[in-house]
Amino acid sequence: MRYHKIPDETIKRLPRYMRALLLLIKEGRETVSSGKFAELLRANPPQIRKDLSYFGAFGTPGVGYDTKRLFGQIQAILGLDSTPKAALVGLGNLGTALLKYPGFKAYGMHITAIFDSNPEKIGETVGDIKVENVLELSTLKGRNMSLGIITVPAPAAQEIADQLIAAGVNGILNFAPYYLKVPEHVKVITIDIAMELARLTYYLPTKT
Amino acid sequence: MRYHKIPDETIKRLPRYMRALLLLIKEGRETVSSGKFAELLRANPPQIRKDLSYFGAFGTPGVGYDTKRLFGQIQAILGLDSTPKAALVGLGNLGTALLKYPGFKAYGMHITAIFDSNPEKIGETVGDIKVENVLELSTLKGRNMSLGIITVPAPAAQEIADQLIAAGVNGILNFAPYYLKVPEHVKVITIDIAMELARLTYYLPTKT
DNA sequence: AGTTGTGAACTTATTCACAGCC
DNA sequence: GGCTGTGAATAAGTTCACAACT
Repeated sequence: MRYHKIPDETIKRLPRYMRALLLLIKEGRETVSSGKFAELLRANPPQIRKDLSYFGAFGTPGVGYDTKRLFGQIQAILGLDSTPKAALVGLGNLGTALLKYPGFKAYGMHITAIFDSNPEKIGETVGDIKVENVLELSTLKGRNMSLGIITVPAPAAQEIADQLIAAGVNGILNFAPYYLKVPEHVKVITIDIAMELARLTYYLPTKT
Repeated sequence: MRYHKIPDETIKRLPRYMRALLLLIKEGRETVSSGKFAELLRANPPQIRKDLSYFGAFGTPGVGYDTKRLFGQIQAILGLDSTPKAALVGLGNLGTALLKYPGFKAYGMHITAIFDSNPEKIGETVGDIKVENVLELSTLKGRNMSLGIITVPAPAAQEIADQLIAAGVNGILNFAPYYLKVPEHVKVITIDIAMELARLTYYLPTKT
């Protein structure tokens, strides 16, 4: 491999690859070819090979890719091998759903702090994490938290984001339907569910 | 405008435009230029103009776009003017969060049926919708439901999808971390939250 | 003067095709 | 023989630059 700028689209696909690999590993498969792998993911074999080739040569010609090894390699590429810690702010239905989500751990990630504004919830324990008062969000500083998950209503999102960033977070997963203003060095991924559903209708056959 | 294949990326941006327009309309703005609009969305003016131009000429040179009219036009493009009906399957935390999501209605969409397998929930009323038994999913047929939202655990997702499709649904918003196999005419959008969070870590500065 | 709409230039991403390796 | 890794070819999407319109 030489120097290449890695396409953003490739990065988006890597977690998908991880999930498929997890499945294969659970099935006891030791190796997988790009062809078989593509079939499982409903993708094209050359794309998978190219995606992986950006990071080095991971496969064995004539054989394929070692499932376990590749999983570890992708995990390392994404920076998941250091099990980043995430703070969740907003323990509503969505926040609760996320905490129960299986798969965070599978990828090597940990939600280790929870904040909410509801006095009834503060002090409560979810999993083995104590719910803290959102007004004390500044105490996050020094707790080595690199990610924040925002599941609060839209009007509060910006302030929460500001505080998370002040506490040292530099990656935010935002579920509030609001465009966060953040400094250059902070990466935000916004998931807007209503928007996705809205887009879906475009593809329906019964368009007038 | 001539004939053009419309980029998928353009379709993804249209709901974002709608949301920004809603905001402008609420503020009482009658018109907006692509420059102002781009600023609000943190996007490029020519991209907005090009996106819109795929569907016709919506703006007035020297003035800009009429906010209300443009909102209606995008709504029509996406097929949201006929207020499509959606069935939600799986009333867990995520399903409940979705039902409370403000914004579905804003876009012109309606969740009009809820299904779950939990006997305690069946018969209950959420909003003004009665929760039905998931085993009776086939009763959806003839109720003119065009969209399905799947918020059940991964192992059940495929079967639910099959039944939704049998009942006439041809667009599915899937939250289960599973690749659904669907016929050609059905469009699936999968939102995998863990995957998005996994991707986020790639952009963190502290990569080893 | 201000702003749209759009062909053309450019950039980015995907797919192909095949040499090289196991 | 089967499969990877990758330069080259193709396709898709974005940005530019400017003519045309109000």
